[in-house]
Amino acid sequence: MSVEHILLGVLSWMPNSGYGIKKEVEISGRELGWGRLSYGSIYPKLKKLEEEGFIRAVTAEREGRMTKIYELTAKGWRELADWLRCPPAPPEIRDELVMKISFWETGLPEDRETLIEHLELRRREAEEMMRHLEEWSRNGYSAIGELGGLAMDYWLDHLRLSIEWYGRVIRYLEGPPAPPRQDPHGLYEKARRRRQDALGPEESDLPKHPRR
Amino acid sequence: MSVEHILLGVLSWMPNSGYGIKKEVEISGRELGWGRLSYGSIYPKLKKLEEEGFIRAVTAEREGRMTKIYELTAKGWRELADWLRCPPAPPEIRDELVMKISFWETGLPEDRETLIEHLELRRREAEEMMRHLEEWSRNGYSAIGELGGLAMDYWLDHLRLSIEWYGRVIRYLEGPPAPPRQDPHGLYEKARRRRQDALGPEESDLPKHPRR
DNA sequence: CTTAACATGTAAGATGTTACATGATTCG
DNA sequence: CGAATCATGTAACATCTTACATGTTAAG
Repeated sequence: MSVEHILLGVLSWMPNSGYGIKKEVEISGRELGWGRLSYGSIYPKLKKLEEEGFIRAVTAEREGRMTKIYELTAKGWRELADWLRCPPAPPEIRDELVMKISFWETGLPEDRETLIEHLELRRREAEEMMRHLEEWSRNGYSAIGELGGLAMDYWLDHLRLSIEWYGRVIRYLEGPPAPPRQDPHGLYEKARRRRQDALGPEESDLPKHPRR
Repeated sequence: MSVEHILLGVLSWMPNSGYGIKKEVEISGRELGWGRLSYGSIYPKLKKLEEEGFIRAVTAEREGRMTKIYELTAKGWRELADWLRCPPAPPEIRDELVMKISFWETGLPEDRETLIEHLELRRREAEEMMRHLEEWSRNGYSAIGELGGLAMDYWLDHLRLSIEWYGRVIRYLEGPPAPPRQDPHGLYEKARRRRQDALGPEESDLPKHPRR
């Protein structure tokens, strides 16, 4: 319920254009802390915020280009402060890789190589992301004040932890193919049987080529 | 692009009802790894998946109650496997608290107490969440196999890190009110001035009572 | 001269949430 | 007997993404 507030917050750092806001919040194509912000949502929202008097457009010349720079009005600063005072919503994490890992042993137990590939790709992406972040925070931009720096640390620490965990899972997968299994409720065995009953013994054993 | 696949994955653990799927995936009202799953999206999707032949309803009696239990068909198992083989989308994290912290010094610099309250509330929630998770993983349910256990570790490690970080920020905020500031680009000073120009000197200094 | 980056926007469509509606059963 | 939990569903609404459309300027 508040892409609007993210926009007001970014504009509190400095007056900016729609294009500039996206650049400000994204690091290598991803947004930290706010899923994604696409132009398709930024521009209409900025228009709406202007109509409602939270921001004001100052069509300006920036390095030779015509740019529509927005800045906060008194009403906008007040709205931002009110929003900041409200208790924040709980965090939402959407991580397809971790979900796939949770489903792997019941859904595709015979194919460990593909999962290792997923993990290695993700690990490379995360390392790339960390490099960008470290460089960015050295520039001092967008991390305004000490709190901004602490927020940066938050993302860096979590990235570091994720990278470490990807390695841990890869090491597990590269180990012996059938380790002794803790299965107090027999769920894994039952799942394996249901799958075999549905697919037949041949298909449930033969890994196929990945698509996409 | 795949609440559907989450449903197929959870059904691969065991045949289940719409109600049961939600219970399975949520821990104290939050879903790990997949934002939220509301009944308003679960039931229509299950219906659609059944119409398309990925799952099959087995209306059954579970502890005296009439329950619509769904299970995967051969087509459903195949679709799950195909999805698992696809490279996963990058993770999305939506964390309003961390965003608010990034905006705090430009948006509401004079009010540190409210931010400390936000952080303490969040820390309590995270500790509560950790307790639930630890208990849950001791039961052995829903963490099928070693990989399920590793996924559990992933959430626990991240929760632990977050709790540690909340403490760090609280300690910083409880420290001296105006620490020496690194501001190589003068962004903080400029933001402060823009805010004061827009709001006037009185309003920009007086914290108000929190709403909600 | 052509590619990448800068820059703004719209419209259709997918997606998901909230609130509502309903009813059974269990437990204190 | 009332509250909580189990259980299923719908409809209106809010939200966001994707793809498209368009044009400029800088750099190689």
